[in-house]
Amino acid sequence: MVQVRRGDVVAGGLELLDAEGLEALTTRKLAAHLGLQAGSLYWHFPSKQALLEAMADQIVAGVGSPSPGGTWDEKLAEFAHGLRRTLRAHRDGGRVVAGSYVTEQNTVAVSRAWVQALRDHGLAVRDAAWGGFAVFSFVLGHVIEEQGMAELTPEQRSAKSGTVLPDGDRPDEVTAALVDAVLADPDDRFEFGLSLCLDGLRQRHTSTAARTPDARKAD
Amino acid sequence: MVQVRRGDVVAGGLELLDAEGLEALTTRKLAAHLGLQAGSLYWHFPSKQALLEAMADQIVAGVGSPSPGGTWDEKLAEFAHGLRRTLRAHRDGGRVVAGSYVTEQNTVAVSRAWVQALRDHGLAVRDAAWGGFAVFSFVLGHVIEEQGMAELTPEQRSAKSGTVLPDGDRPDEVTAALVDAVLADPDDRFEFGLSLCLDGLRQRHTSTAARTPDARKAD
DNA sequence: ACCTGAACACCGTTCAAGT
DNA sequence: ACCTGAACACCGTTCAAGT
Repeated sequence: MVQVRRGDVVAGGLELLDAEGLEALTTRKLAAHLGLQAGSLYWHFPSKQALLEAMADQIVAGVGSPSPGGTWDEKLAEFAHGLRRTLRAHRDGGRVVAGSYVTEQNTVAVSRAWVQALRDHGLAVRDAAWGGFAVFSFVLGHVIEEQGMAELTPEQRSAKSGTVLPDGDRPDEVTAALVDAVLADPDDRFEFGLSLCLDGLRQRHTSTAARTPDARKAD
Repeated sequence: MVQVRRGDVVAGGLELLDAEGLEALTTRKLAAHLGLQAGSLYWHFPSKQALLEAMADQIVAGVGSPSPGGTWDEKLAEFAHGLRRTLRAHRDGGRVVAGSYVTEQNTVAVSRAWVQALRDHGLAVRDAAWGGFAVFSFVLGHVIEEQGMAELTPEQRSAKSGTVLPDGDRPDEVTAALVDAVLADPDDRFEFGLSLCLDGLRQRHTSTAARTPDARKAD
């Protein structure tokens, strides 16, 4: 009936992902969802993997563009929050992006835009690229853990947190800290980790600036 | 012939993983590899997912135990390097661990041992647990990216790095920095990111100690 | 340019039955 | 306790043929 285009397949894939999760995302179900026969997707994509990469690229595009004002560390925090938001906006979003080494259009554009913004707001361009990469890794790893935990059923959740507790009723200090960290608000844990990266980069930036005081006007 | 035990299935799964990769890791191939019929694995594990979780737990166990001496920041660096080593020791190791929220025996034991070590070497126990979690997230995300890139075929690799380069022959500063970061030695990128986390935590530790100078003898 | 229809070589999982 | 044998309901992918 209505013809389907590449972008429709990607959008349909994300719908199916959100509705049923990554394991249930099947080329056949997606085809049916789009009103097509099983093999028809292979006119649009050479493989399921290619489809997943396009979906990952679409997810990453959801990071958005850097806002105009502010300092470089505000930009980097904004990037981290935007990436976390868009990964969490789709069921198994972390694993989808983790499953495909994305160097497609949107991902490249997003990378360039944010590194550019970091540089324009005073960070050395090398620290911008490497720091951005480090923050990307942290956010990806963090969201994967968050979503992995969130998808446990309540029974599994309680069974597993039971694993952490020792036999005695009075847990030792380390165990208590572990339980606290696992059960804490993911937002708080995320902010903690992100602030480590930001503080580390701020320290580096300061010491670099101290060693070569006129680096910024020497470009 | 020879009977197979749970541990043999996990070990065989890791062999097959290393030999053929995650996509080719099939319950049927694994059964054949162990000299069994297709359905026999389901006596040992309730599902393929449970098998993958046991494999992930086995991989995480490869982190090993903290060495005796040193400072807390040396311990945390040691943990990060150990985790990266063991994830990289198996093909798709990052994605296997990412794919299962592991709270099995080994993973819990490893967590406890390292948080204990961090605490024993002077880090506040809460910072030990939360900082360990942050470093875990960073390492996992980083290794996933590393392995994703490493598994591209040479043709894909060159095709993709071409995507980064603009049409003109003279790339701008930001593009050059991006290409540099992507093509850099993964060890260097890892150390950069890890040092951000460590510096951030050191800074936090110092400022905490400054505010409450006798926190360490008050335990 | 985009899709159907039918086929191929697989999957994960279950379960009665065997030893 | 551990495994076989056979089945069930699916998969991803290909490709001649249609429009």
